[in-house]
Amino acid sequence: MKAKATSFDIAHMAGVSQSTVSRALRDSPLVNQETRDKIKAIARELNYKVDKNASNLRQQQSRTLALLLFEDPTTDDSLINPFFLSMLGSITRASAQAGYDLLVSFQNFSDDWHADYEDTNKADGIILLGYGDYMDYRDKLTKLEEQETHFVRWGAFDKEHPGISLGCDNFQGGYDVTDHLLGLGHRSFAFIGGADSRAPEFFARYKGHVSALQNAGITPQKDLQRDAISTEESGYAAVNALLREGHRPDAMVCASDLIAIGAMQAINEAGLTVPDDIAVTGYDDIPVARFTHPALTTVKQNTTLAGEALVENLLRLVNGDQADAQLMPVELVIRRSCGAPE
Amino acid sequence: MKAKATSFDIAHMAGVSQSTVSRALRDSPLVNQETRDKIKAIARELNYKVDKNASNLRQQQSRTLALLLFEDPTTDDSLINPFFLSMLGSITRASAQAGYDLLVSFQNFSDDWHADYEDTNKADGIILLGYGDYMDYRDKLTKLEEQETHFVRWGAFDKEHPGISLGCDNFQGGYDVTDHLLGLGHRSFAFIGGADSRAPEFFARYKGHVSALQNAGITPQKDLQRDAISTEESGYAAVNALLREGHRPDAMVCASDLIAIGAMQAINEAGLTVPDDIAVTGYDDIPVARFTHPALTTVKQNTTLAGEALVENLLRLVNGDQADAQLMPVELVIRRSCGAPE
DNA sequence: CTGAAAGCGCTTACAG
DNA sequence: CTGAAAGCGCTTACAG
Repeated sequence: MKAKATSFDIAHMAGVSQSTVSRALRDSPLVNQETRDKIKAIARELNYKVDKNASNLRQQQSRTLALLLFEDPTTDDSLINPFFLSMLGSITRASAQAGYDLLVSFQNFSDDWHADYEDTNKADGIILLGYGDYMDYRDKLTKLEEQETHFVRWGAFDKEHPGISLGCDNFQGGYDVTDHLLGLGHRSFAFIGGADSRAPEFFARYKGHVSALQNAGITPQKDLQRDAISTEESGYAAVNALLREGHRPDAMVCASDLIAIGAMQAINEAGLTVPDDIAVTGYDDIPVARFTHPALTTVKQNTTLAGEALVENLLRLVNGDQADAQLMPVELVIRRSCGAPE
Repeated sequence: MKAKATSFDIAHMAGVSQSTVSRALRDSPLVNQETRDKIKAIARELNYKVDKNASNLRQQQSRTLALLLFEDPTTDDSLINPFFLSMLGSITRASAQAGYDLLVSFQNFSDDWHADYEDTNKADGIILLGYGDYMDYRDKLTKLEEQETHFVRWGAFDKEHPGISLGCDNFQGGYDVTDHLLGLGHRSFAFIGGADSRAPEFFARYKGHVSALQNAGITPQKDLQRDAISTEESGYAAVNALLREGHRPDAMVCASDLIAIGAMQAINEAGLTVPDDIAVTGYDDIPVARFTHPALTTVKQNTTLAGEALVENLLRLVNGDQADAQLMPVELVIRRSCGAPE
């Protein structure tokens, strides 16, 4: 097992100083073209790579971002919301394009997440992601802010929240999907998903939903709003209970696609048909939404743009610039579960 | 913006040397209990955290693992297979429990992945994951091996492959699910999924499938095997073509759940019913498999155990110990899409 | 354009 | 049990 080459080895072989090697490898214009080429050739041959620990230590930065996913704890770690996994994909890509590595962690696996990344110089900044219980981690956000950690979070757009939030326009999404259902003639509605400040995103969707109903002169039925976290199980349980109590709304607006998938199963098991007996809509447009039966009408959040915006704003913070909360547009995706004609 | 505290600051405040601070913080038994407590209290108060770059540089290790996901490139980065995302979850957890951080990257975003992690001391070892085209990266594996990089890969169990592979018993899974369908009376079969060495896992499942048929005295119909990569789209397209050609097998064994979901949609659109007209089975048991309509019969790969095994074996390699390829058991999960009685 | 030297913040062998 | 010192492998101000 040969020892790893260092910049001194290269310097020795090239007959120059180690400083020159370092400069050449970083494409410093100070180095003679010829010298630079020679050094690079030797580096390639030796399979030399700059030691990141040394380089980062010297430069006092890590060129790494940390992504922390906090989700409602579930029994099974496989139940990570596909929406956030899409985000993970786009964030990974956006970081890579900016020349940053991405460290990933799940909140439920590490209680000390709020202090562990930037303070140890493992990451230059932190991205927070999740549909978790907002109240549970509000204190931690405040602490992050006190410590002057660089972070951005995906979530509800709200000036009161600590730190900088990026998110889609949840109110508008809830409004649009409800408005569409109204246009199809539906008149009585259930809303499946937590509608309080513990889940600010769901709450905003709910408010949009209610607003659309009121604009149409319909009074929201409070007993048809049922809490659910973003899992199939939770949606299934909530709708199952609703149906067993004898409720038969025309349509169910679900706060996420996973909830909607669980809802459709409960409706099917009750011997009812989607959308003929009850229309169902979701939220997020996860990949499987196109392939449910019937295909799910939903509100698309553009994860590619979202990931880019998160990384871009975080890097702005890291570089000492100003970053602002940002509200991104949503897009209604009409498929069959809402009862729209083919 | 206060400068970050260093071990010298702590030493100064505690009235001891910096060496002693370092020892105390690492719980060295050499340090007096009282001194240690005092130092730790000060560290907590200053919100001091050991600088990882410095510590790693000195110790010549990173306490970080890298996870590389290589997937068949798709137009949309949201289409990461949920199965691998479950793996990501369990690998993250297993690394955290072992005291390692996890760096995540997607192959399609970085062509140089094969050399970039361990050589730069950013990671002590690498985990490779994906249903990608095996031939595409075989050379890279060989290169990794030459460079004496520590790595393990999830995939087909095969002595010929470079490096150490961990994987589930794909042959047995293909066998079991086919055997189950035979027991339900199905006699003519399609197999949807690549059946050649570019996709060794799918190929092994196919071989198990064929073996079960032969044991039952049934000759596999080669024209009913259709290639597909692990996406809903690909499964949909393959089955669509099959049905348009007029084929009506009793059952379709799909090489992954995503393929099966696409297959069921194609079957539905052709005016046929699952499982009455055509039974369908998947592979992986992704979370949504329980919530398709009908619920999907599939072969479960235990991602929790898999993630733990990957991390455990990789760390063994990192520590200079022996690690062995490993074949893990699978479990048949019977739901409704196979036509089993309730 | 190039080199000698300092220093990033730790860990640990060495000496006491 | 504690301290002074070397050194991990780089980057970069300084001098030429």
